[in-house]
Amino acid sequence: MPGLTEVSDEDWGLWRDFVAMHRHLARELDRRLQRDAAISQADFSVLLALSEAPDRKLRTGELAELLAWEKSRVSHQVSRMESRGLLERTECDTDARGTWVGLTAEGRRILLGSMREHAAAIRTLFFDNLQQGEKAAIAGASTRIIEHINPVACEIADEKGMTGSRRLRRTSAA
Amino acid sequence: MPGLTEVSDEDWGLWRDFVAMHRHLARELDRRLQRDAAISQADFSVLLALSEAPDRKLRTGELAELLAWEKSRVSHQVSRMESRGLLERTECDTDARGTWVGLTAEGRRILLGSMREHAAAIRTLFFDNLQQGEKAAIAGASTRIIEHINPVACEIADEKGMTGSRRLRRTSAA
DNA sequence: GCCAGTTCGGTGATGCGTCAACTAGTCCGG
DNA sequence: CCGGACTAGTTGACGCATCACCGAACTGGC
Repeated sequence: MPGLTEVSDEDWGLWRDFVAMHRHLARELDRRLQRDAAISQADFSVLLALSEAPDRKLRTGELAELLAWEKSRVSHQVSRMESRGLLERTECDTDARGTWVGLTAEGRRILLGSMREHAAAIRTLFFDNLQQGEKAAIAGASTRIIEHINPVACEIADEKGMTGSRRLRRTSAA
Repeated sequence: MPGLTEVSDEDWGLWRDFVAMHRHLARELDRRLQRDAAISQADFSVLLALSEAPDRKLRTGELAELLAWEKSRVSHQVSRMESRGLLERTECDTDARGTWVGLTAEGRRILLGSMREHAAAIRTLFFDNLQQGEKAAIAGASTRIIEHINPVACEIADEKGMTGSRRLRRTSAA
């Protein structure tokens, strides 16, 4: 529990800029994805996760773990995407409670059609604006902050029986 | 329009970590604010902006400009907060189209009661996890990205007649 | 004065994200 | 086999955020 000191004025400015930066970035990415492929970032990440899965399908829970989303959010998201014909749910033989979520042909098509442009957008809007040291700095700060928050979040969540804490995936060469 | 090269795998990892970091951070801050003061970050930033205003009140448009929000979002947000008694709308004498948004006593009370804890939370969750160079790196990246996106966003917005481009507020010693 | 065009702000619909509560299936001890 | 504890996933309600659109009020040229 470090310093009791207040947050300085420059720090407030940094905080505001950081928040605004993320929002502008997310908004612009969403707009482009919407314009080019009529999907949202959330849609995209679901499609991508599924396309990388062993048999192009995942259990709801695996999807939640992979994306670090809550199961409820996954469920809502999958419902919306299913109704638009991007995904399909199939029941699970080995566990009757379970559900498989898989890509439809349309879902694959949309993903393939949007991947290049979306990657280019992330590069243009984000990576191309980072100078040498900044990539490493953001990487370090991100993992450190996530690692710090996760246990905290889990303490709170524990009161409700959420035991999961495997949130961070491989950070390769950290 | 720099490089056509693809985004590397480590870069994808960084992007995912960055997005996850922001989400964890925002969620945890929201949870604490909700627990301690029963308000959201959006509520907080409106209260703060108003408390810093000349007469503790702002026109809807000024509020939108200050927060870099869309006017519609401000309108919805103010409506919700008004119905909870945190804000009040008053009509504008000099322009009958206009509306002043001001703090109620309750709104001031809530803001004062939450400010210290919220600042402490931002410090604990964000600033305390930043190492020496990282603050400067994030500051630089943030302003650069915002400056890059804003003109882009405006090109698109221009098709709809949105002419505004004054989004960046004072970045003091930039 | 009058009318076209603009600006101010708000509304309704829709998608996103969380929480609390629920259903149905599984597991395990007796 | 029964019954309680746990787990997988869903649902409903609600707040957040954007978009498309609207109506009222201001403005400037005529």
